[in-house]
Amino acid sequence: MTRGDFFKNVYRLVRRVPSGKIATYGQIALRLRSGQARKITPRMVGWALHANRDPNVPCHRVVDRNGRLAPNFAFNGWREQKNRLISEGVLFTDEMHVDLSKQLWEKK
DNA sequence: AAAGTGACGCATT
DNA sequence: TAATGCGCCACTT
Repeated sequence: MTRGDFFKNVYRLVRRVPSGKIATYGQIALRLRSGQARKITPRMVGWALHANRDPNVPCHRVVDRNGRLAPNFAFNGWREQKNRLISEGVLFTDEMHVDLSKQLWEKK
């Protein structure tokens, strides 16, 4: 139940975030919590994504609850993350913050 | 086996 | 408004 399953679930969910949309760690955590006995915390989601290296998982579309980008995104830092988002048409309200109000991913 | 760590989030100070 | 504290739980050492 633990081990790879947790990561796998996170990845599967993140893979469903469409280009141009943004999801938050808390959002992912809440979704995974359904049906799970254990409380999935946003912290672990971030952790899982940090560990991820699979290019199929659009981890750059996941930010914290304020829309702030991850300070240590992979090798190139948050700059890389920002570049990817911009190329997908994501709007920023600040150097390090995306506009969550209109681009937040909502899957019912 | 125990303690430390972490792409967070919320309450409190 | 900013800073600090604490819970959360899987993983590493």
